[in-house]
Amino acid sequence: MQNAPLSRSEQLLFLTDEQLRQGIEMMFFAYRGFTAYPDKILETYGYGRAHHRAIHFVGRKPGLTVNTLLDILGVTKQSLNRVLRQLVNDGLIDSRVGTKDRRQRNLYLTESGLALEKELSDAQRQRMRKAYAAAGPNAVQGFRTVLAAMIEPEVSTLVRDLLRGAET
Amino acid sequence: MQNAPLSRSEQLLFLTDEQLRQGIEMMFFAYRGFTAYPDKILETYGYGRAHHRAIHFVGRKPGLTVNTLLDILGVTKQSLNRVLRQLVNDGLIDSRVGTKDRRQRNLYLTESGLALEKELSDAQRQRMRKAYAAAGPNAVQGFRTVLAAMIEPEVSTLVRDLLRGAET
DNA sequence: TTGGAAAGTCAACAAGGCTGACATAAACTG
DNA sequence: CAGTTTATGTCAGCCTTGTTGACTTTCCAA
Repeated sequence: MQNAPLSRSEQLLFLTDEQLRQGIEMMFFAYRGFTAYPDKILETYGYGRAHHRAIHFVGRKPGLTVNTLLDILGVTKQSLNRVLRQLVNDGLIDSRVGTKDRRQRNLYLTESGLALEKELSDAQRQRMRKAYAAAGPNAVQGFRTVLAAMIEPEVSTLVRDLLRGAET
Repeated sequence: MQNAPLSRSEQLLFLTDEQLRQGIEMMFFAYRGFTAYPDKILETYGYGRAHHRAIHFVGRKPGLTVNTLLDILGVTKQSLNRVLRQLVNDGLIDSRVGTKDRRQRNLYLTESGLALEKELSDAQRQRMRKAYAAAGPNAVQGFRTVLAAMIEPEVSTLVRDLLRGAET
C-alpha cells in the first residue's frame, strides 16, 4: 500500500497517512468525550443531544427565528419542531410571535431554560478549559486555527457570523 | 452574569467564557463537517456512521476481537452486533474463530471491505489534509495537543494505545 | 387579492442507541 | 470432572432523532 506522492505543502508538513489517521481518530474520541457529560445531565431531565443543541443556540442568539435555528442546526423542521415543542411545553423556551413579521416565531430561553443552559455550558466549558490549560496558549491558538480551516468549506454565512460572534 | 474568578493558568491563557464557547461551537461544526462526506458515501451503500466506525477500527487493527471493538466503540454488544452481522453477511468483514481462544472471533476486512475502508478514509484524510495545510505546521501541532488533552480523562488504555499507534 | 413564504402538524419510517433475557461453546477452576 | 465464568450471538422491545411527504394556517408583498 503506497502513499500518493506528496504535494508541496504536504511535504512541508510531513503529513503521512498515519498522522492524518491519528487526527481523524482523535476527532472521534474527543467529540465523544466532549459530549459525554452534558449527555448525562440531559438524561436526568429526559432530554437528548438534540435538546441541548436547541437550548444552546437559543441561548446564544436570544430571539432567533425558527428558520435561523434550522439553518444553524442543519436538520429538518419536523425534526427540530418535535424537540422545540417539548421545550416550549416544558417551559424552557418561550416562542413569541414576531413583531415585524408575525409569521415568524422568536425564541427565547425562560428562566428555567437559562438555568439548564448554564448547567450544560458550565460543564462543557470546564472540560474545554481543562484541555486548554493542559495544552497551553500556543496549542490553543493552533487548535482554533485548524478547526476553523476544517469548518470553512461548506458552512452557511449565518454560522460563520455566529462563530465570529457577530451581532444580528 | 459574572464570570468566576480566573485561576492562574486561565489568566495566562485569557480564557474568557466567550472564547471557550467559541471553541465548543467549533467542535460541533467541525465534527459535523468532518463526517458529512463519509456519510454521503455510506448512504450509497445503505450503511450509516456505525458501519463506518466498525470498518475503520477493524481496518486499523486487523484481527481484533469483538470485545476489543466493543471497548473502543463504547456501545453495547447488541448494537455492535447488528452492524457487524450486516457487514459479515455483505462480505465486507470476515469473522474467524480465534486460534488461541476459540470463543473469540477475530475480525478482518475482506477485499471489498478494504476497498470501502479506503474510499472512506481517503475522503476523510483529504479533508484533514486540507485543513492541516491551510492552518500550517505549528497550528497542527497545537491542534493535536489540545485534542489529546481533551481525550485524556476517561478513555480506556486500549484506546490510548490505539491512538499512540501501539501494536497489540 | 392572490401567490408564496414561514411555520406548524400528522403520519410513517429507518438508523442506531439502549435494556433484559437467554443460548451456546469454550475456557477456567476447585 | 462438575460447576462457573467468559465471549459471543440473538430475540424482543423501547427510545431518540433523523428522514419524506402531505397538508393547513397565517400573513407579507407584489
